[in-house]
Amino acid sequence: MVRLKDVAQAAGVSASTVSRALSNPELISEATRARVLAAADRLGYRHHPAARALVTGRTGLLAFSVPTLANPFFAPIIAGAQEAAEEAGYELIVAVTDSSPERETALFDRLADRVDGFAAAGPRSPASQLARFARSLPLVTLNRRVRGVDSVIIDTPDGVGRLGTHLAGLGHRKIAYLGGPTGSWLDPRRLRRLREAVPDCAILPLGPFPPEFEAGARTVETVLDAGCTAVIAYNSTLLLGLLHRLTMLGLSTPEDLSLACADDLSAAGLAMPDVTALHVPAAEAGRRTVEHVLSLVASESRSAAHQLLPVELLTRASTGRPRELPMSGG
Amino acid sequence: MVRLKDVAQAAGVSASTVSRALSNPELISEATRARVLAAADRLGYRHHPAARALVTGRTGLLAFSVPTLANPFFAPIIAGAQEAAEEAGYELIVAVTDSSPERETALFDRLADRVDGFAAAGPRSPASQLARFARSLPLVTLNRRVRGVDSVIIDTPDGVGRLGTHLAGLGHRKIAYLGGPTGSWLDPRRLRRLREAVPDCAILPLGPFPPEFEAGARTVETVLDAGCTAVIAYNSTLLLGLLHRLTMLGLSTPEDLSLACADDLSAAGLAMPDVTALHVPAAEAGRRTVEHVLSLVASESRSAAHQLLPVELLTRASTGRPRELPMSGG
DNA sequence: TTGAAAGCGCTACCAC
DNA sequence: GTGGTAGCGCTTTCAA
Repeated sequence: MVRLKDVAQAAGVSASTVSRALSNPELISEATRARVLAAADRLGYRHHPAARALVTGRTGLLAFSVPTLANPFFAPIIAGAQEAAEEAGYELIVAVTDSSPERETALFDRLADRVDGFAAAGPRSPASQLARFARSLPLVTLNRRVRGVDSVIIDTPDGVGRLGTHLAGLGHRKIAYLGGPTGSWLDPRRLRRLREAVPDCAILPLGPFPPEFEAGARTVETVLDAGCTAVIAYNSTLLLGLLHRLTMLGLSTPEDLSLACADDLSAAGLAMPDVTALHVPAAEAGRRTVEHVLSLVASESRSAAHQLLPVELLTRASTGRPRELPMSGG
Repeated sequence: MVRLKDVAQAAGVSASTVSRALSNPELISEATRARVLAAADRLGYRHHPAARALVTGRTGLLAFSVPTLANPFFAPIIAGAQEAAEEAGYELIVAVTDSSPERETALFDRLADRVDGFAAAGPRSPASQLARFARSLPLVTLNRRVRGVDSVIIDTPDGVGRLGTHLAGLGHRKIAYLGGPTGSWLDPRRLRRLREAVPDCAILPLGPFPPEFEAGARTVETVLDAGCTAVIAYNSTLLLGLLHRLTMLGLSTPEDLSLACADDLSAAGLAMPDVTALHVPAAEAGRRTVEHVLSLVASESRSAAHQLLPVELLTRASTGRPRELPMSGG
């Protein structure tokens, strides 16, 4: 193993100088810096992370928790997060909580003195717990807002509202909303914004559902029997199941039922060009979350800042005018 | 922060004794051990990972690389891996390579002196590279076998062979195989085993395909035009697209086309009870891979051992007799 | 069975 | 701008 003192010897300077040349170049003359860098390069010197961590108190590690990886929604989030971490010279510890508050808490606990900061996507722990945790370590939540904790929110509630407006504009008056899994912080907010956006539409909230194909497939009859002419699904997997069952029944979209989805299918290789959906900036959200954590790490400030990321409405062929317009009041 | 010496003081012993009581209890008398543990517990003592790593050379960290997280196939693998790591007191750094050999190599490089061992699912790097890397650090590959590198293989080639036998037994004589992504090590092996299993069947290999819905959907016409009566798809996402398009065309399964899939749909919430598929022990594979890495870490031996995990054939309603039996030679 | 002391590789303070 | 030195928290000889 090549140590600092080996480089120092090779470059004819002291270990302190090498350390500075590598970590605080501005404190060093241009000439010696170049000489040191050349020597380090030649010997193949690498920092010893543990030694550095011991003295600086920084590990160079970040934790990122997600409720599950089975929902491919999180794939681009993690990819974006990893990219941002890498650019800053950090590594990412990805931890799956399985949507369990207990597991999440245990995780916080185990990782607290192993990492410099923590990002939590869709955390399920009680707000008080999260706030307490944020006091001990830089923490940023993604898609959940908690008093006293910095957050990044992808504004799907706004998007769902716009989906509602879009559908109402097409003439729909009864819309089903297929809710997400129990514990989702965003889900009730989406529903509320939907109702606010289309006060003259009847909204049929169904669920909670696990974001699974089968669950989507099973709702078709309910939705049709209730006289809904359009559906907004919590996520793409639900929608896919619904669409499949619909097709099996010989029905078609949008003639028999307009279909829209509150997240983007493309992340999972499930891109379907014809489905009206919200395009969610997932990779960007992962990136922002990590960058936000890093800014907390750097500044040691607890700013309680919140970021809201807009979503894009992709209007496509799966939504159209309902077959028979219900009578409109006069 | 509570340090070793704080506990020592509280327990009325030396720091060395505390260290031993915590890490090598067998070297310590029962009485003092109990006293030390009580004190440590009372003060809420936690190891300082960096300090420990500095002296022992062990970080308590493991790396697990995957080509992508967009394919939910990897979700249970990582869940299983994380579970095994946690049980052994390790944390897992999950790294996404995006199926890029360069990124993978860069990753190995960056992480080599940060972790105690490395697990690589479906690595894309050249064999020589992987072998070289295995010489410098405990490495286990999952679903790729490389000379000189320990591995865990989920035996989907065998499973695909059995799928072929199953289809041939139903009377199919022309079977399409929808291949996976470029660079997959398993894909050509599955195809080969399929051919070996049903030498009297014509096999139409299609692909390579990205494991995406659209790609599956686009193959339907090709498959039917070629006169195939059955399809085996590399993965569930492809199959889903194919099934959807088939249904859209008013065709049904298995009457018009028998459908089978080389991986399990359930991981992604895409479980479809009616599809003949291979049940893949993904979580088990993740767990085994990590356990294998840990055994290398512990023993410092390079045993070059290989594990083969069997898959289960789930015969269900999506496969049946072909509509018209082709004439059989006499 | 226990304690004292050295030192892992690095950074940061204090001199010069 | 550079070098010497102390010390981060822990494990691990070596002595007792």
